[in-house]
Amino acid sequence: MEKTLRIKSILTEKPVNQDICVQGWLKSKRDSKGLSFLDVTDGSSLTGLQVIADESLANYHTDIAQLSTGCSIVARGQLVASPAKGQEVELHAREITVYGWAQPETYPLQKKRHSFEFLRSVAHLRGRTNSLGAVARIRSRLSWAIHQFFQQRGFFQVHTPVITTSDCEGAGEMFTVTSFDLQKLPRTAGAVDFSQDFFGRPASLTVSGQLEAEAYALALGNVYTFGPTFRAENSNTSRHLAEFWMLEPEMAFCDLEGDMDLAEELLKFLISDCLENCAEDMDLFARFIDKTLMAKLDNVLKHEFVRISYSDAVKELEKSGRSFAFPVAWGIDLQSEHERYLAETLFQRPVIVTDYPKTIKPFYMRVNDDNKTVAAMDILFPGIGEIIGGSQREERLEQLTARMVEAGIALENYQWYLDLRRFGTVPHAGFGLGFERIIQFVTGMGNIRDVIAFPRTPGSTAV
RNA sequence: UCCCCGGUAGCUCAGUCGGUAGAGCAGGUGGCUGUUAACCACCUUGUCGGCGGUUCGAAUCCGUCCCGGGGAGCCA
Repeated sequence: MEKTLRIKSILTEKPVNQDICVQGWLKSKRDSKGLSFLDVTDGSSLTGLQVIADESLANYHTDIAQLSTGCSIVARGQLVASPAKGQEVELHAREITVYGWAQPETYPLQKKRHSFEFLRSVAHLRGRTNSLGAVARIRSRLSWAIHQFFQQRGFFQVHTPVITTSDCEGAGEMFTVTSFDLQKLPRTAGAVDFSQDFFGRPASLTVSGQLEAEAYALALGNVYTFGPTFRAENSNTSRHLAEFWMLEPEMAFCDLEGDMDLAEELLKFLISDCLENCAEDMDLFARFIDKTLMAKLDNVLKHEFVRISYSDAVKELEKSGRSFAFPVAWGIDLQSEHERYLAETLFQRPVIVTDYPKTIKPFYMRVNDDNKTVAAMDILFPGIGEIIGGSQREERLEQLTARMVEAGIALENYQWYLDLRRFGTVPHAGFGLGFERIIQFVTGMGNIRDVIAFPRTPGSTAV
């Protein structure tokens, strides 16, 4: 196929008076006397390239005049400085070929703004819109930035398994993975006999790669895992997906302090990276999605995150004078309204809450010397709540075993995890970042279903 | 899963006290114009989310289910 220039590079490099070829989709067409203005996008940038097609083209009346939003074309011609306002350069077409038509009566995307709710019903086409296209580009950039951040710091990426047979990873309901014929389940004494299933035991989609990442942190030092994660929770909110992407770094020879430092550095890096490298797309969000976006991002970049212990946070909430719908008391987990008060009202910047009561946190978090709290940290962002949850891990075999017994976990399934403490255990720490949540924060998009291409939520799979 | 709100033309929505529906945009036709979400004129479009009920009569009232939105819980 003929080599074409991407519109993004045409708009930045402006190779005026050169013959070029572009391929893309029509965003709109405006007709004038004897010529048509085609607004062409190829997905490389928000701004499209204006292509001028005049009636001297052989197929002007047969093809060009019939073009409408969504049609795909290839255009060859000369790039020239534009005589009109609105664009610096434009392509004077010498030849235009139509790849594919898009009947305007049936093509769902119109030359106007659509609601995100509607666009969700055409998830396979919505990437062609300005806003969802911008989301997709920013998502890709953030993914790349994550790898860059960790690779620059000597972290190794570990591909942790998607299928797991750990029957409890301590994070919510799981999706079962089976090769059984569900109409004919083998049973012994009424119960399903998983010994006959594919893996010889119950298997699920992973709810976290953390435990496996720990194994490799205790081999390679610093690692991260970044991939799809599954939760079968019946969560119906703008912040939850059944399938989402999670980033989980894990560091050997690291305590909670180092964990928090890395998390803060990462979040600031990701925001800066987008502002620097996705300026055009970011401007779209700042203008049309959230007018306060730039101020919010600036606020995060400019300030040190507040670090406050759970115990002190509870004291702050108690003396706030606020009447919360849910009670505030030491030992009870913070509710959304409490987290929001801390991040949005009291401190008005990201807040890291540390050292939660051990009774409300998972077994793998390291018990502090007070024997009441664990070395945990949650990072709360204004507007979106918890964006990161992490901890120093319990590296002491005896304490870990005790906590697992307390939590009612079947030790026989976790011998490998306990081995990590039996053989050359070291202090280590890590955290989990919900990838879609950082995209939401960076773009200002209100619903998590609009920052992933094909969202999976209870009762709904797009495409 | 719980609470609240909503579902009317392809899209975004209006529809009063129960009397079989309307606007803007899109689309079509014509006109005009180096146009910028182009403009002007005319025209088309409906299982009023599904099912059941009340009523002479239901978009409107009641029940139920489905879907969407906001909030909560769970969490990332």
